[in-house]
Amino acid sequence: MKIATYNVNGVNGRLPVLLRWLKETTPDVVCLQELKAPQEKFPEAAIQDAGYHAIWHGQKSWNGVAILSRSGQPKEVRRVLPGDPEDSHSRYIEAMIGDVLVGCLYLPNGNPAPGPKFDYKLRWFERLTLHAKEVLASGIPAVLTGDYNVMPTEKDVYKPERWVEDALFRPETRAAFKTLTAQGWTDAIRKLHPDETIYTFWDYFRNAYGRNAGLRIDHFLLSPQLASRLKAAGVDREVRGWEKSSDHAPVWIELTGTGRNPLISPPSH
DNA sequence: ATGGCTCCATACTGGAGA
Repeated sequence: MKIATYNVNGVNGRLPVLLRWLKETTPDVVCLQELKAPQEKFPEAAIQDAGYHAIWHGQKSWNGVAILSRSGQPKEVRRVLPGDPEDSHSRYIEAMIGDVLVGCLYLPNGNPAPGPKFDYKLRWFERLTLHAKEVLASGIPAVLTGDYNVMPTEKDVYKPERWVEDALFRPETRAAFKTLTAQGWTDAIRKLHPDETIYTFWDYFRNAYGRNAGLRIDHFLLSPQLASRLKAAGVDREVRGWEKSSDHAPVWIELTGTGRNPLISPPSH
């Protein structure tokens, strides 16, 4: 079972790139962020033609998240992160895909920091951490994936000293990520590639992609039940070099088993 | 340190992104 996450930066503006990537890599499950489209403007027909069932939570101009699945309709669990009825941003959607709970998230950027946007980011992070604890307590195999807007360590940014004041790298932000993972979540990319330089985002300025001046901010956090099924993980880096690409690249993991019913999975010889 | 690029909105410019 292959699960991917991709901050598309405009699902309609990037549709040719998205469809080409789906066709070439055929992930079983895809989490999308930054749809930048209202609910009724999601390109449902094109996604269906590509072989995917989808649920999504759109929003005019900004934000917006979706979950795509090749193996039947995702069973939606929620489309709002609990904890703040006043929060109007479409930044979270969650579904069961087979035996796996998939949480798709777009954590706030938080710049400029300090300030109200940074406060919102940290509050959102606290809500995510509370929810993640309940997910772990449920014992359901779970993955929380998406654009976390956090570089967890200095290894995850091309020039750490330039980013220490930035909302994506400030001590409070890194501490929040650490608090979350300390509940028992596994950072899938780092688990399999502990020392590699791996980025998932390169900005549009100053030839950042060409210079590999990137950030690792899109993550997969796995519950213990899924961490033990982790087989492979990587970044489809070349997609960032395509014409009209998002500033993020897709990130993916592969789990053993189909995700449909672990009790009747075929033997692996 | 700054500005560079690209999206969307209802538009010939501005906000947001990271």
